[in-house]
Amino acid sequence: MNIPANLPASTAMKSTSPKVTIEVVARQAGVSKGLVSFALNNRPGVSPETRVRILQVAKDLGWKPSLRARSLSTQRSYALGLVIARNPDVLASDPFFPSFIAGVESILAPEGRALVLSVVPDEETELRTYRSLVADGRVDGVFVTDLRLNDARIPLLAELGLPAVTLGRPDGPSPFPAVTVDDTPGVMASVAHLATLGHRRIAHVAGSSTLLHGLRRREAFTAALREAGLPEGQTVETDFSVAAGSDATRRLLTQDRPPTAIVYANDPMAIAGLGMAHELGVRVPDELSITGYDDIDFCRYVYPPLTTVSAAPMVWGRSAASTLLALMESGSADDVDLPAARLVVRGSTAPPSGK
Amino acid sequence: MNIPANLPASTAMKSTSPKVTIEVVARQAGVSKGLVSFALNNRPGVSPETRVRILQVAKDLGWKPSLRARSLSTQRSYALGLVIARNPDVLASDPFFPSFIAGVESILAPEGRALVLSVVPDEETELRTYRSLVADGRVDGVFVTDLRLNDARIPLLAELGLPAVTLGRPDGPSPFPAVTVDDTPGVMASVAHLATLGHRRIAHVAGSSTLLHGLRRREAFTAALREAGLPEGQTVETDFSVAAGSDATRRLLTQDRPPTAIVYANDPMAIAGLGMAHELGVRVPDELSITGYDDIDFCRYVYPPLTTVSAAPMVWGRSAASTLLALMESGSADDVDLPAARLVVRGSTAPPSGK
DNA sequence: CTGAAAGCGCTTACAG
DNA sequence: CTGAAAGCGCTTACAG
Repeated sequence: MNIPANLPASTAMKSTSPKVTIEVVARQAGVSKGLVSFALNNRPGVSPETRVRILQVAKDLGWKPSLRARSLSTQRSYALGLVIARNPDVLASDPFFPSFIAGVESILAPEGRALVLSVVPDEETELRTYRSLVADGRVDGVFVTDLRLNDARIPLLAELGLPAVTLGRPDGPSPFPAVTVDDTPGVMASVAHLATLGHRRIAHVAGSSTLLHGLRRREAFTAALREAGLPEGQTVETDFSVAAGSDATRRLLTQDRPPTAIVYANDPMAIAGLGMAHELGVRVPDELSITGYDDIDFCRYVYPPLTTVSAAPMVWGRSAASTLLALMESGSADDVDLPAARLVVRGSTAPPSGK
Repeated sequence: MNIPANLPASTAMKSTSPKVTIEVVARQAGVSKGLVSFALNNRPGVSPETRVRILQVAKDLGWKPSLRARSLSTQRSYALGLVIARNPDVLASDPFFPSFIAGVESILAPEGRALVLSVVPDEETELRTYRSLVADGRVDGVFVTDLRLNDARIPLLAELGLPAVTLGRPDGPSPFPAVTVDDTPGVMASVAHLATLGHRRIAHVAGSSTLLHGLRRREAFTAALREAGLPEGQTVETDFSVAAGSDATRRLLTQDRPPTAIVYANDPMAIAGLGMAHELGVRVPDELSITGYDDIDFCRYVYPPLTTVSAAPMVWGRSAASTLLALMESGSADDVDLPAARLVVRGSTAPPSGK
């Protein structure tokens, strides 16, 4: 089907509104365009009476600001950017971003800011995307998620002079504010919980160690074992995908002395691990305890329901958005430390069986 | 941490580039601004030699078009919009959008188009969002997903004169091209598969019937039973959430004569159903067969792996984006019918047990 | 407190 | 084929 060159309705709409600009507001109010602009933007230098009159005229005429014209004048886009570089599989099975974005939007929308989203296949494209976002003036600032070791985006964004906020603290120096949810306590709590139940052979299915949060969860795991006085545990590194989580679980469970508990770096892998345990005839939690990370919706509804660490991506999104707006407004913003994610104990963990 | 007023790097960058506009290109090439614009946009009316010279000068000077200036002149934004109105839980557990968006981006990026994303809590906000997207000139066209019965967006967008493409065919008249993946064959195939296995008491955990795809899957289910010569099956309506899928399953399985197979309207609910079956001690597939819809990544890795219907959201995204671009380019675009989703048989379906 | 003007960086008739 | 000018709709010094 086609769009008729002129839909009756839209034509009607358009002809009723011969574009009311500040020019016509000015004429109608008997002042200059400049004054109208001052009045509309609440800037000083307009007498109260004049201001009121101008505002009234603008309202009567149904004046709407032209974002495009304003953008050209102010050299700003009034939009923020999010570039996601994840392999589609991992992205699809991880509910982090939908929730994070919902949080971001809840702050941006009331401020009249839009979110420009890019999903790119690799890091090279990612950097290129930031460059073109800036070159085109598409955004005034960006969210930096999935922080990597020695992340190339930090210096790039600094060089481009683009305001940014990072999710978590980068490993190197950064001129940008960081909004952080500490991974460590949740992982520590998971291990402590398992240790308390009596587990001594605890393994970790880690995420990618090029990702800072993957790395930190892994370090927290190691530290927690030490703290609990347990022997070093096995760690299998993955790319955070469910496929990799499944494979890693198989490897761990088909050894001579398999672990009695596995700490997964995210929920999708834990759920895949649960499936693999079932497939191998290993009963959870009787013969194997499992913990996840994130507390995605599924956790409550798989069987047994998953013990996991509850992050709050929506809150994170809100906080990151507020911080970025503040940074752009005032030129500076403080780091924010959000409450650490906390352990939620459900049915997938129990004392180890006899042996 | 703050952004220093002038980062050394960014300052350096900026001072080296005193903004090369078509004005300076024109001066350098010894022609008028207008001619430069014509040459740059490959419009006729420029002699070959002049064109080449202008292009060369532009290149030497490192001229980059100003999207903002162009937008103001052409009254276009060179961006497309996607407004998602879903409750956060459902959004988060359904990998449709990440994949769909990845497909969309793969088409938009090379065309220099950006995607503006809005996630809104309800339908009222949704309509308001479309209005303000248009009022602000943020987008030149939009994707309409999650089509509803008698969808208010169709007339609104027509009235606003905003080009759009719908995912699936609306139930009423629409001036917009539709890119469709037919739900029916996949659901029919699921039921046929179960009937062939010998099931006679098949139930359906349907999605919301205010959503067209929820409704159509449900109708397909009913039609398929009839076609297979089976008695009418039970249908439980849900909101597509995992929580609702879990509840519905409990209701179905705790009856006197529970169904021996359940067809779910999406995978997340099917996975929740699998969990509930386990919880109730109902073995899958021995005592209960289960099918899903979408073929999300998890399906392969739960136990038993889920028989489901494989859609291709990424392809859908690509096709929708191409169609929308074509529509905006030429003023019209044909409907597209993508290959219907097909059944993927895995371990969650088997012949019904004795009784 | 107010006005007249230039500027943001393009595109597009209109003349020649 | 080419030039000079107006226009897109704002903002922002600069004078008064």
